[in-house]
Amino acid sequence: MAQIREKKEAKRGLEPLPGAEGGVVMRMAPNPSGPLHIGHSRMAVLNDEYVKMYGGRLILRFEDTNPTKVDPEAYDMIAEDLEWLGVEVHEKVYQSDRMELYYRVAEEMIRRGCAYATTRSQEEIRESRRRGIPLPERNAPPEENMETWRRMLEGEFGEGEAVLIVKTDLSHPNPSVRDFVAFRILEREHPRTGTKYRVFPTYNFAVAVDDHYNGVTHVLRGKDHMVNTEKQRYVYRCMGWREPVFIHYGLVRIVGVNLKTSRIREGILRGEYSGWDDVRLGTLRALRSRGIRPEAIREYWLEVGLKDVDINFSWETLYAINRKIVDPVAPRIFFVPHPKEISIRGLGEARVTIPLHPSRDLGSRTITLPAEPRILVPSRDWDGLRIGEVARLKYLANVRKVSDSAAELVSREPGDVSALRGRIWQWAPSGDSIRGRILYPDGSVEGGAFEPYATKLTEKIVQMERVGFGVLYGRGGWLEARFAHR
RNA sequence: GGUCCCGUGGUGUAGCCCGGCCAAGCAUGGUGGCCUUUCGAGCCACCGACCCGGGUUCAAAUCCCGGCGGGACCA
Repeated sequence: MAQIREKKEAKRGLEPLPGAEGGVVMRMAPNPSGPLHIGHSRMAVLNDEYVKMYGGRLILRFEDTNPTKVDPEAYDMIAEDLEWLGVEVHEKVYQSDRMELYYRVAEEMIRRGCAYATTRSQEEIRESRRRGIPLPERNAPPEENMETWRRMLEGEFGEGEAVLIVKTDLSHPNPSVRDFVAFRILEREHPRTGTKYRVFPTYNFAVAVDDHYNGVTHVLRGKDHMVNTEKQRYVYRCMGWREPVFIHYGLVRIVGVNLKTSRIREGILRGEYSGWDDVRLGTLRALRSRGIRPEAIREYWLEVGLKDVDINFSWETLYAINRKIVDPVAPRIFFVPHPKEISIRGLGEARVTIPLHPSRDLGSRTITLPAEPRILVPSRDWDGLRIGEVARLKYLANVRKVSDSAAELVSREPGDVSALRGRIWQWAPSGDSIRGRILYPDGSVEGGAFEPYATKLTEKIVQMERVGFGVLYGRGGWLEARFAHR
């Protein structure tokens, strides 16, 4: 009874990891094909969180043994993204630096009779796998396979002419698990190793070797890797290595943004996207540029946890978390969408001081206006106000609409605020307002005018009142806001 | 088509292993109200779920079987 209750208490935060008491070694292993996106951040945050919880080390391993998929700039971008997320990496490993190690393990596996080399065609290999009938090489003595392997390394074969295969179980119910390829020949230049190597390990082989030699104790990975896990176990078993704890979590479906690295790159090259941080993208740098805080992302993934059910990513929830973080610290600013210029009759010279936050002491800004000023108001609000009706220009004055382009002063004081409900407007002085626009993640763009003080708040999260939160960027005389959320 | 995984409100999660405290908690969302010189924040109320069918049991979201549905990988 007491035990059950204890478990209920422990449910706060992350699920405990089995076998982690003495500390953990974990790793995250992105393909260096582009910067990290919101989906990647899940494994980063969870790994980091567990390492911090139990003590231990986190390894960042670049899985770059497939030269066709590597973007040389991605190595640094990924490291930057992780740093921004607050993920503490203790060690970086490049698979491409470890080729000799892979070769050594391969040879040991050949010697032990767990791997064989073949020069047969892909069709023959596939057929053998499909029908569960061994190729002759499978049962050949290790020395013969070793000889073929040497010839592979020495460059006797071209692409696709020879492979090294790990023996698994030819009667395995899942055909892809049967005797999988461990090394193949790729005649490409690798961004880090150039043309030094031409025999490259496949994903599953390299991962198994690395996890072992890096001393990884716990592997967190998506359910889509379950078959890979199974394959990797054959390497562990042959070599007599101790297996790490494998945990497979459910997949996340993320809608609303483009996450496909290769397509994003094309889009950038075509000029369709402004860069890896384009507001329409789901990259971490896009989120950062909009003012999404790393803490919000961390908290989101902690809440989601490590369940094995597939889930839908919720922007709403992420935004709600972020809003809580950012609301107390974001200066309020006036943005006037689709401005309409009107004149205010009966208003003398005015100098108003407006707090930057309704409840926190973030300072204030002052706007001065000449007598009978011309100001900008949102045309949508203006058009919706009938002649004779009263609206409040926030912190400035209550005014009555008298014509299509003019209003007259009613009072400086707001009077009964609740009576003005829905008719309190943000505004900007006509003369020295700053032209600008807001970029929304859905791709839409809204033009408008900012009050002059906005230029002092660039690169910071602000709240454009009645519009939402975002980050302002100076564009030489005008401003561009990247919208985060309401 | 094969192999494997999963199925609690619109979304995410707690509970399921060890059946009763669950007429199902929390968060987000939606709706309404209060408050507020923002359509933000805060406060309050309400809406809303155990995939279906059998079985076991005094008792099932929780255990068993079957179906249905979703997903992943492979082909």
